Amino acid sequence: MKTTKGEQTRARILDAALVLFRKHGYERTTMRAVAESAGVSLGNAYYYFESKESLIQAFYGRTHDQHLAACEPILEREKDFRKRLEGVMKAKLQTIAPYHRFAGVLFKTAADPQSPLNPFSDASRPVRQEAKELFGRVFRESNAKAPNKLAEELPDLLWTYHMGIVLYWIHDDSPRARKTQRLVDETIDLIVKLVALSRLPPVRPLVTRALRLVATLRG
Amino acid sequence: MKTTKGEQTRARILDAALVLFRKHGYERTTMRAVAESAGVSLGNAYYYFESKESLIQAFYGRTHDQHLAACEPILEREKDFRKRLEGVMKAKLQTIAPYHRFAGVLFKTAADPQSPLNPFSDASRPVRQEAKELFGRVFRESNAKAPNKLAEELPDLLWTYHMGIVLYWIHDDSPRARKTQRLVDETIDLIVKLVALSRLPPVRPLVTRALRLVATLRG
DNA sequence: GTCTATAACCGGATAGAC
DNA sequence: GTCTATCCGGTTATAGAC
Repeated sequence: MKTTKGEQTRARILDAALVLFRKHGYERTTMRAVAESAGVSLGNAYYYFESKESLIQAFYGRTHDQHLAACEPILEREKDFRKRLEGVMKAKLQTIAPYHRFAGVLFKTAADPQSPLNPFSDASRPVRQEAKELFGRVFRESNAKAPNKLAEELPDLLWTYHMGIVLYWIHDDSPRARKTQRLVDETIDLIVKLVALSRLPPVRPLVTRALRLVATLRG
Repeated sequence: MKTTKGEQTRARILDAALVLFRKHGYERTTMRAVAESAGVSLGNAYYYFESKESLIQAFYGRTHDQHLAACEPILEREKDFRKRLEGVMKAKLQTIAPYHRFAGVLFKTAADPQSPLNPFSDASRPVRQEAKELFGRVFRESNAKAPNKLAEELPDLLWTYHMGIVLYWIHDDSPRARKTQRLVDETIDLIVKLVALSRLPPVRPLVTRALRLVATLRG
């Protein structure tokens, strides 16, 4: 058996927490209840998770891995840029769908610049880099072309775009997130057209200007 | 004297809170410290503000009023659309500048769809409506023109744009928010050009499509 | 009926023994 | 690694003062 006893206990606590979060919501779930449900003491729960929020970080890691796995077949087989991007975005929405009820609370902590859970923080770097690389592959291994400077920025740009979609989804209460689906359809169409246009000589100065702005903003 | 004793006490508590938030940040400021600094008991502070978060909502109201006041002279005198929008956006950034340190908390609560502090909530409706009306005036009383359908949507669109800028500003750690300034300059240029282009016959189908999407998303 | 105060409750987090 | 005991701060209950 590879997993140590500690790893098992840790997993038991996280499992208990996610069950309770889905059942009662984040705020109404106490750390005492998580500990009891996992069969450990309160202090012991804090030995494995330094705070209640850090349970959320573990949750992120889990859905991120699920998303990567769900994308793999699409990225293997499909070569059309639009379909690849569409596949990855739809997979994302499907992966997070079960958690929409309390997603607001989960992503709430992520929005605080001081918090290590915020997607731009140092603590989130590994997951963020992996996610950007995913979007890099969406374009790079497709049959689409773009000016070099733009191609270099696309992983970051698409990742940022995907964060915006998630932000909209959090506030979207339509059945089956239909409005978000619609937004994704329309914006992907826009992105594909913009990337195609970017190669035309009359458009390139605009692209250059936009990329310079992006570079400044990241600074 | 018009203000009742209660209103004065309320104002004193809010003043004390904002001073402490600026000095130590939101999390590290306790309600006990706010009460003491305002010279009232803890229970009394809760008589005027039902929760610590509701101090944030009061803060919104206050900066909103300051922003309106700061915009008035510009909207009176200036007729050029670009300069009006520029003036209103710069005034916004100046109004909120002193609070950058704890701004993260603002967006944190704002990102939670359940929270009454979220800018899309019912509780925020009055301020939101006033703010949209402000952006309505920026365009309506300027010398710029746009197709009717677009003109109708502009208050909402500009307000949403301004929320996006604030979101970027929250994460912007550059000195004097230089990066946000740059973003505002560039995006205002873009907006002004897009509005001007919107009247050209070849562009109008695109405008129609975009507006239909906006209507769906709000729907 | 408006305002103010004190005491207690609850849950996130920590200290330190084993 | 695991526990018990405790702290700390947001929040509430409630009693009384003006």
